[in-house]
Amino acid sequence: MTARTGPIPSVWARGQREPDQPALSRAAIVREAVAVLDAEGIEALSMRKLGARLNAGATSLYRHVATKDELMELAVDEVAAEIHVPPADSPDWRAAATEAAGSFRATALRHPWISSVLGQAGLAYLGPNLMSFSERLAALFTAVGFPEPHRAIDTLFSYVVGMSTTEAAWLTTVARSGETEAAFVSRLMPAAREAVAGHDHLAAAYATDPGDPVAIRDAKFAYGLDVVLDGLAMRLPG
Amino acid sequence: MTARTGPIPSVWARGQREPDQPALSRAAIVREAVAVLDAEGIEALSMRKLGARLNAGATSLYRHVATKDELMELAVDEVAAEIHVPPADSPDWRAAATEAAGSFRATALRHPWISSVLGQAGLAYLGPNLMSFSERLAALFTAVGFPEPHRAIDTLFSYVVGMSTTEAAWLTTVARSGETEAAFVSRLMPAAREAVAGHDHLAAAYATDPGDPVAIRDAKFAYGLDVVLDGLAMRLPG
DNA sequence: CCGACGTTGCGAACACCGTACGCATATGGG
DNA sequence: CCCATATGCGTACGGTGTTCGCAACGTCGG
Repeated sequence: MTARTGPIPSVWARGQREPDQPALSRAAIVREAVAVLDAEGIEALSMRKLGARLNAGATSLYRHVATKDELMELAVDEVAAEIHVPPADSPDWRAAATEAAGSFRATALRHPWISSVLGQAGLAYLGPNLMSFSERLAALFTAVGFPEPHRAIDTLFSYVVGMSTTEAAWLTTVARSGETEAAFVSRLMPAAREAVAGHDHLAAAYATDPGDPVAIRDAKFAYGLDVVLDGLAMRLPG
Repeated sequence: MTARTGPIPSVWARGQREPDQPALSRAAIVREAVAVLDAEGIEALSMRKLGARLNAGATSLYRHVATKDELMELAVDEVAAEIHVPPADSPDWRAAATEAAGSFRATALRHPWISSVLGQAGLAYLGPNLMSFSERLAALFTAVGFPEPHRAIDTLFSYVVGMSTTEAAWLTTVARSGETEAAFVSRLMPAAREAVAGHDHLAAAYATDPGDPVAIRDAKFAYGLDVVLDGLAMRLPG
């Protein structure tokens, strides 16, 4: 009948809820989930921990979210709102495409856990933010004059997704080590050198000093992006 | 989480001895793990089930494999052996690159679980098969005459990885439904149409009858691959 | 004002999971 | 033959996602 451990629930203490700590809602749950994912990574997100963060029991979340997978889908769509796509009437289409691609990459690197989710679910999600992202892209590439705009979009964003998820996964590994990227790289070098031994072309690439990892990644992404845009430009009529 | 000092230990550095044919060996474990992953997907692979399949207890596997993550790394390298890269002296470099890209994609679609692993770990793995895959690519693109061969490789395979992992994730979702791809698509259509409502450019793309899904995916991959190769061709001297 | 009802929170429980530990057994070298 | 080492594995610990049934609550018809 009465609880045996913990404070005895009192009628007087039970009355009101904090107004600034709002009731459990789907939006609040998704927001907090994204916060946990960003701060501690995908393997740290459990329903129990998320419930505790919201001053709620673990199973209470299931009143607002059907399953953890659904929650992840909602989290992805939440983050998709951050991706910026220039308007369709942008004067310079290459600059516009570069902006959209860069915005996608920046979002992926800000929330590296999406690479895990994308690997498991692909782009089959139908959330409103992802849809409007796709719509803006379609509008842009159609206005540019591509005869098959969705083909061009798929090509461009396959590259962007491939590069971004690889980078995000790498950054996740680095983050898990608790070190800076440069420190982690130098600690990984012995194993890498051994693995590369006997492979002449790879060894050559590993011979030169790498330099600032962030600048290298930025340059690598920009290079590939230019390659893809060059290839796409050839498909433009005129 | 915990930062450590000293070189990062690599799975590949640790020795393994190879007696005649014991029931339990690292090779046998990895082979069986790949079989389970192919047949039942990544979420169906547990150490207990894998042990049972090998007529062994779950914890016996830990005599040959340090952790499940390490086992996944070994599994990835195992299937990496299937990827074919033409020799460096191939006469037609575009055909050679197309062959390598297609072989990667085919391997990814044969083992769709790798997209999940790639999303979590990226390409930081240093297994011998992955290394020799990279080495062959480097040899090919160097022989072709690319001034920055690893840049070209990174660009091409970012596209290939992005497209392949998206496809693999999609096929995983389809497989989980137990239906054919066409049946699953048609069952998904109502939700897709609703999500697309109000987005004119997307709705237009959804209006036409899709046709055979396999042929569509093949054509999409080939289109993007040609785009990337066109962009790369512009970087070739001469 | 009050009672019925749909909604929400939640504690307990279930069936798993990865894996650390310690003990039993098998094997091979001196 | 004996001992050292390698290998198998039963048990257990601390987690996981999720189901279920019950209690408390807000709302609204009467």
